[in-house]
Amino acid sequence: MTQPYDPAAIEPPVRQRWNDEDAFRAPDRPGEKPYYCLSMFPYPSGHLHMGHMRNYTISDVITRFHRMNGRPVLQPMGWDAFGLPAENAAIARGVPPAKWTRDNIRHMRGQLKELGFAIDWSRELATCDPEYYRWNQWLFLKMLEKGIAYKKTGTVNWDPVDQTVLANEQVIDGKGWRTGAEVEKREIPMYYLRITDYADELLEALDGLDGWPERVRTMQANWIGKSEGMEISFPVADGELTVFTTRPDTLMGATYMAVAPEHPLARKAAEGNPEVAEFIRSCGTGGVSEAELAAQEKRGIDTGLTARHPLTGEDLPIWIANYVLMSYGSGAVMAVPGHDERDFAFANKYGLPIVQVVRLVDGQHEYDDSNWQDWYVAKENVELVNSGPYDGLDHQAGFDAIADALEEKGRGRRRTQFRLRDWGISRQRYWGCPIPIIHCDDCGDVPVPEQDLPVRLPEHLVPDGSGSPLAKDEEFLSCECPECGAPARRETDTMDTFVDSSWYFLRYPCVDNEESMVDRRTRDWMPVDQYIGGIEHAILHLLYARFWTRVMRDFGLLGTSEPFERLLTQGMVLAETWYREDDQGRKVWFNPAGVDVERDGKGNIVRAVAAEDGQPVHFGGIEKMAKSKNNGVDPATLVGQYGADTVRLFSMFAAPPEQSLEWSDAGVEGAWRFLKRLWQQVHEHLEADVPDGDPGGERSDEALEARRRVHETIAKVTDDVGRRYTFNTAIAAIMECSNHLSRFRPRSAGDFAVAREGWEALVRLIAPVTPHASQALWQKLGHEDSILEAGWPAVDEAALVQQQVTVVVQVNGKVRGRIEVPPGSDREVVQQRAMQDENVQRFIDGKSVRKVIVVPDKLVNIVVAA
RNA sequence: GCCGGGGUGGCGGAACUGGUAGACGCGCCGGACUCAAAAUCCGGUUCUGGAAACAGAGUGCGGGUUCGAUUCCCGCCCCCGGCACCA
Repeated sequence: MTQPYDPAAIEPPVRQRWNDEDAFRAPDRPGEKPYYCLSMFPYPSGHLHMGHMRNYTISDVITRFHRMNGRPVLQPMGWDAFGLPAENAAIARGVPPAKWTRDNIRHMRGQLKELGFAIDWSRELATCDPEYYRWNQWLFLKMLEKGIAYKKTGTVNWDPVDQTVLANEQVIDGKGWRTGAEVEKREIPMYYLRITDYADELLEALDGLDGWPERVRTMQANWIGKSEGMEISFPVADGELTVFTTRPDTLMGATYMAVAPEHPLARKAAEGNPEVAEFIRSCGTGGVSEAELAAQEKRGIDTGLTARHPLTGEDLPIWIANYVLMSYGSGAVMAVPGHDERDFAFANKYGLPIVQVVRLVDGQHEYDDSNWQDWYVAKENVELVNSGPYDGLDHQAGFDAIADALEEKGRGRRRTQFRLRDWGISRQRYWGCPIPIIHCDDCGDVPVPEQDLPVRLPEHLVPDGSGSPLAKDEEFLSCECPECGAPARRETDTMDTFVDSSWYFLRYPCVDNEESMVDRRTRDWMPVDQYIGGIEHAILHLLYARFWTRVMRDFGLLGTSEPFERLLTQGMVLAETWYREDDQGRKVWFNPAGVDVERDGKGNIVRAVAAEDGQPVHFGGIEKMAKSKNNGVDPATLVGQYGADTVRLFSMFAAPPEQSLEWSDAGVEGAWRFLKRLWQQVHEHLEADVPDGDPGGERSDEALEARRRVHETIAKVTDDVGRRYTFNTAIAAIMECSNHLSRFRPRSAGDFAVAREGWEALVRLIAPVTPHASQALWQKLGHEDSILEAGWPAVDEAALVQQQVTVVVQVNGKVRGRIEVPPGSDREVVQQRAMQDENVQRFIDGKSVRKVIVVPDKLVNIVVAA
């Protein structure tokens, strides 16, 4: 009797074997670059969630594929260990963030190990370790020295009750998350990194990132937002108001000026004008996030001040408008309501004049106010109107003529503007990397000397939600000024956690180096060959990492500019949501695991009840797995139930990696059934009687067909896993092949050898996804070596040759028949055979054939008159 | 609001370069095994009509290009991700 598939018995010994063999260690051989397969490291939130599980399975499949193809591979793992959730946990439970974080890491490391990932654990790192973050501090000081880091003020969310700075996430509908108090905007000094110095390079290098998804490159390009335009100065009472515009050609259509509420002119207007002051104050509440600002209703107020049009000399009113961002350009715009959507909306609301200065000249349509939307931002096939001497010029000529005129008058200059802003890295938080600065009354801001690094973060503090505990910790605060020796105080701000994650991949190769940030190994092993992580990181993290890598390159620490050769952005993991409303009408969410659902024949939900009380619950849609909807499925539970291979198999099979994945318990069941069947089928083959004779001898037609399918599958899986990363279709092909192979009954020694070849191929093809089962089956098939060393199956081209191919016959594009022909048949022959087909005849009989299209070995389309 | 992506059977998805829409899996229906159930195995399963052969319709909606469109173009609807202090 065959041993049934029992992952609880199979998986642990297999993992033990890999462990004993130290099978996942990346070899360090000078000059040799291992394939560097990197996953975005997890935030240690407490438990591994499905998103992690999916992410790391994808990289493990790629890692194991390359290992089986004979390449040394580095697949490391670490912890993005600083951040806000640790402080929230501390506030909620009174546990120091350090302890909470390290406990979580311990637990999650165990969970990762149970999944059998081929990770080189000897290189593990955590960003909260002083041995790691000391290099954040070291590089920050180098940047400060070179002027790449600098200090200026920035706007933050201020909770007036807790007297603390809030993250955007902590601002809900303009109110503090804990206090409910109306959030205020506040200006505070912060450190910034000059990422804008690299804007052009970061933009241009995107073209070379062939291994990145097009959409990520587009998003980054739009984020950097390079635009060619002009800086124009409008004279005002005692000076000038400078604006940036990409459309100087519309200058004659400017009817008012708009400045941000934080603009100096706005402040000036507020002096002695309580109404204006009140308006500015009202703009000072609510959060600072751009999404929030942009979604606000457009509001404004006339300052009573005017600016003189640099060409016409006309006086234009200056308005304060909440839709003008102080952080872009100069914080002021010339408003051309005729040709800008936002200006148009604003002008309409406040009754400001709207002048058309551009019109379409394509002669196709008449344009007027009724189809405003069609022409107001057009740049092609346009001419200037109502623009005096510039009438009749097209967009470019108008741009040039007006730019020249302004430059001549000294009222403007051509300039490139980026949307990208410098990266503010100061955070008024405890659980982060301390910024290594000392404040001295006499010497000012003094960098901590290199030999005093790292500035260690005290780990015993417990934040309470009101301000940083560092600012209250005398032991941390008090120090001596490195320059004059007088008593001084430490900077209490910590660094943005994006700093930690901007270079962690440079540290894995040299994690043991206590002397320097990176070394020869980093230079040898970079760039990362394949990076895998969530699409939500498409802009910020990836842009910061590209910037940081370039800074290190310019310091002579690295030879590469681009850190990530190829990028794969995985989709989210979704699950059903179920709820019931309580007395106050609030939704109470039930975990899908605790809901029993009854469906009709069409799959519609008939009845759903909570298992705990048998009372009905309502379907809330399919949503991203999240605590708030209580729809998370714990990978650990499933691994306990089905084993790691089944969970890995389902998550790779249910959807291609880039798409979102809908969790389904029934689908997991299906993956489990497939593995049981494969296990059974290989055992049946092993237990069958081996026919006598020469294994290299004659093969039946069935055997040749089976062999053709096996080699087609090898070709498809190799392409799907190695090039396309469509693991779902690779698995489907393996399932299809195993279904066929299990029906094949070898009757000769030659046939039996074909079956053996097939099963050995399938066990290896599925090995990157289900390594435990494959390792066990590989051993049963008589091999001593590790599945990682078993080699990837090779395609025998000779096995792929087919005697007949099916050609589809269409009449006027509709399929009317199929014919079998030898591959490579003549067009004429195929066409004639197609026209003789009985069903085809019915549709072409008595009609004149206008045209026949023949796609060799695939399709014939006969076009007949109607 | 701005930038990016997506929408295909009852469900997850496949169709890679414009060439058979629905591979593979789930679910469901029928059958075998069983005293019975579970598990397993076999068959069917886009919709409409038809016993079947076959015919008609069909890839969010409305148009277009083409011998041929899930795929390309134009307009719209809905959903999701990001928006600089969540990570």
